[in-house]
Amino acid sequence: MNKKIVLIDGHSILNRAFYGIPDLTTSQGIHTNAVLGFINILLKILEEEKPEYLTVAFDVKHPTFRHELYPEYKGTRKPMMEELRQQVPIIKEVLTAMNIKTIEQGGYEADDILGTIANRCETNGFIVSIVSGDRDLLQLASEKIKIRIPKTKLTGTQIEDYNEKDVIEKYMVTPKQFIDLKALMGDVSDNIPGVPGIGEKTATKIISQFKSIEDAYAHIEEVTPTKARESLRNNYHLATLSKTLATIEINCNIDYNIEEAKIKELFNQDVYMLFKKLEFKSLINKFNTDSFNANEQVINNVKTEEFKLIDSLEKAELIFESIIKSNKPIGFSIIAEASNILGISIAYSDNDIYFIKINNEIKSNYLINKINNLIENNILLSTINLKEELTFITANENSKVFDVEIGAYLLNPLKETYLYDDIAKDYLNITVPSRQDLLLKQTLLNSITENESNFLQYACYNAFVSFKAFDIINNKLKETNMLNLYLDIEMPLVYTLFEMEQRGIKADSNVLIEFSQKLTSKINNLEQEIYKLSGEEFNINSPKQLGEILFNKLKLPFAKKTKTGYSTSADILEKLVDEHEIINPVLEYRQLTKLKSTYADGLVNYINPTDSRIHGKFNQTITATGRISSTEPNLQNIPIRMELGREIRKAFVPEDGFIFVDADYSQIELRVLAHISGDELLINAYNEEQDIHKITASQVFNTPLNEVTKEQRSNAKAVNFGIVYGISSFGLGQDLNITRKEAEKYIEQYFLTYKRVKEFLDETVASTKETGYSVTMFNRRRLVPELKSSNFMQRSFGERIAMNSPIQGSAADIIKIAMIKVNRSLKERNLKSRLILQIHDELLIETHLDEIDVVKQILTEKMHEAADLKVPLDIDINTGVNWFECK
DNA sequence: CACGTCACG
DNA sequence: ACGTACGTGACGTGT
Repeated sequence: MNKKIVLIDGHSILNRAFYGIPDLTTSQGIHTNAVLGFINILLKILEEEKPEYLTVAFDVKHPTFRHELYPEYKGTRKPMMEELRQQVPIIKEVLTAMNIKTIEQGGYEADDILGTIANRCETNGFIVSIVSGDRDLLQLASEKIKIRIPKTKLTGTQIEDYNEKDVIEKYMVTPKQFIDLKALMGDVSDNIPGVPGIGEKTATKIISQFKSIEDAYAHIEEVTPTKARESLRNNYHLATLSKTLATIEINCNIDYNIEEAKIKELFNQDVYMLFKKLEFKSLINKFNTDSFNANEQVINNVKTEEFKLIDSLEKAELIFESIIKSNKPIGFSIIAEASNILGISIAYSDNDIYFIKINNEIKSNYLINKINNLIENNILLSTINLKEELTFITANENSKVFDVEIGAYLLNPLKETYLYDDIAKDYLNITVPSRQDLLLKQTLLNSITENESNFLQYACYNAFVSFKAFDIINNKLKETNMLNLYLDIEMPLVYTLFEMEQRGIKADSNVLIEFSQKLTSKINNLEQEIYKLSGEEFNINSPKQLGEILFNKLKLPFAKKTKTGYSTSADILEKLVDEHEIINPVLEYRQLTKLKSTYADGLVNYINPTDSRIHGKFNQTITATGRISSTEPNLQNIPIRMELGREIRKAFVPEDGFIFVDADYSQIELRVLAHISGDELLINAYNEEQDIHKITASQVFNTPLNEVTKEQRSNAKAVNFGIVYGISSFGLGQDLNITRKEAEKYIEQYFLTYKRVKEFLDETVASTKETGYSVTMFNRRRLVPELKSSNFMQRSFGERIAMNSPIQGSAADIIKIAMIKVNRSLKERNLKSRLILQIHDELLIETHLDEIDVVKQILTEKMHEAADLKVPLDIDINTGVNWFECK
């Protein structure tokens, strides 16, 4: 059996991967699509071929001998895109970690190196596969040398294979003649001049007839057509030069020891760590973590042997005593699951890292008391995700508690998670095993008994990382002018949100169940109607099946396709209502099933039977702009716009003896825009309490104020929204269903009216480009890596983000301040009323019947004084016996 | 687990 | 020419 070697044209495959795979970045903004694509192609090839040897060749930037012959050689090739250039060192690092032989040598191109190695290997009886995106390599094909050209498609990577016979079949010439073919044709991208007037057809004809350029010249009289013959005669120099340029050198003087190319363990620990850094989550699963110890690696100054399990009261006492005595910050974490405490971890030096385990001797009450005692003694506790821990410990906004998750979120709000391993990577520059690495999908309760040493690490890393990252993150918050934002807004908000979650909102399951039943019968009727109109039964909820019926069976004109099929979204279907009577029932069916599944049925599952309340979660470290997000369930998207959906709000009710008071900011984002842009017209309009959409309509459509039509006002409203979103003519056109040209005119008129707004948006984009981040009124930052992209679409996206984030973010800052102030005020006055919901510009307070007036007064006052703008902050207040009535 | 769709601000 | 409005989360389908 012959030995097999795979040779890879590094830059060429990286290039293919780069253009074949959509842009992909890590949470730190490192571009990784080409590296990922390269690795996927590599693994696919290795899987298929199972070779013993492997080498990747790269070009070096230095001039090659070809440049001396022909200075324009490859001269017109575009410079490498920045996003791709950055990935070259990364792929080399990955290959090195995988123990894969790489080779590059000044004076030679990758082609020449590959040709030479292939030649040597063939001579020594190897079977050779050369992987390249470049057809130039086809000249190397033989019986033993196979050229493999991967094509990255949506369906995956397809590989075209060429042995000698395949080249002959496809190009009618032998691999050697392929050189002559290319020399005659020329190649623009490689700057091979070729012979003028000879293209692919003529070149193929000449070479298959005469076998080589030399033989064609020897029988020049026989060359047809005449035009080609004359061109050959007149361009002898170009023809021979082209042939030299097109020929891949197969006898380079390179130092290559085949034994170094032997494949070793690819999925080793170094690669594992590297893939984690690059956030290649799908590849991580290919590792058999038993083959190396992913967990007990030596990591800088983390001494995991210092992680100690404490299981006696005596030792625990000593730890707490020593913390009080030293009076220094500690890292801290409560290890709990489903409101069961398993223990706590504590770190206060590189050698003092403990997990104190609950057992017969150490009770949870003891530990909680001890922690509360530390807090009372003003020991600074640094932790991750304080809000979760407030279920157990007693702290308030005056306590000295530092939440590294909140800090890390402010420093970079774009990350998906802020778990201890993320913090360790970003702020301690160390890679530590994640919970998934240590405990897989086991529950904590299981692993504490069955996998104790890994559990100990999990627990201790939480405290250790909090301990080490405290100073670093605190200092970075100072450096970035975000310490006030952190201390005055985000940390107090942790307690506010915690209290809102605890309180929850009462929901009447009967209202939901009845509504669901009502929906079910309507849905059944619609279903039958749709089946009748379409002539068959199908799953209406499947966009694929619905698209098939509408556009193939009923032959309706379609406006848009998605990558998987036809788009059946509401805005497309609405354009088809006059085409077929099936459209309206489908739209209604969609609306009703959405209401039933997500709201009527969905919400019932979240009602806690003990108190009949929904305790949703408010997440503080999710959004890119600084807004809060709501989950399990999402209480920030309860229907209101449609009459029927709005009924859902009747299920949200106050406790007996209470009523809802609901307050919302009126047009807070436009007011923020008026303030930060300083546009006089906008500011005056708000100061005079005018209808801003109407004014905008009057200006944009050049109509006297009292003659503005409803439609004009509504269009102007869309323009105002567009401005806040980072206006684009295309987007506005789409929204208003008008042409891009018309939308452009609207925008132009808008900017002529509000000149300072235009200037502000331009300045904001410029400064975001310069610094790399956008800033809100309260110094909240958002990194905008998209602005550096060379991709037009990405960059435009970045520009819209740069325009929108300061506006949306400042509004988010303001309502957060209002929430804290309102919540504080309710408690200071010992009121029974409680803040229970925030919906971006709206606060809902479950108000005791005796406190309606004072609550209204507090809301008005605190929401007004949350920020001092150049325009008034107007709020609307409503009361109701359920949320529906608050309108 | 990704995608399409749709609910909200 | 490129193909989009900004920010979220939940559900059902289909791989």
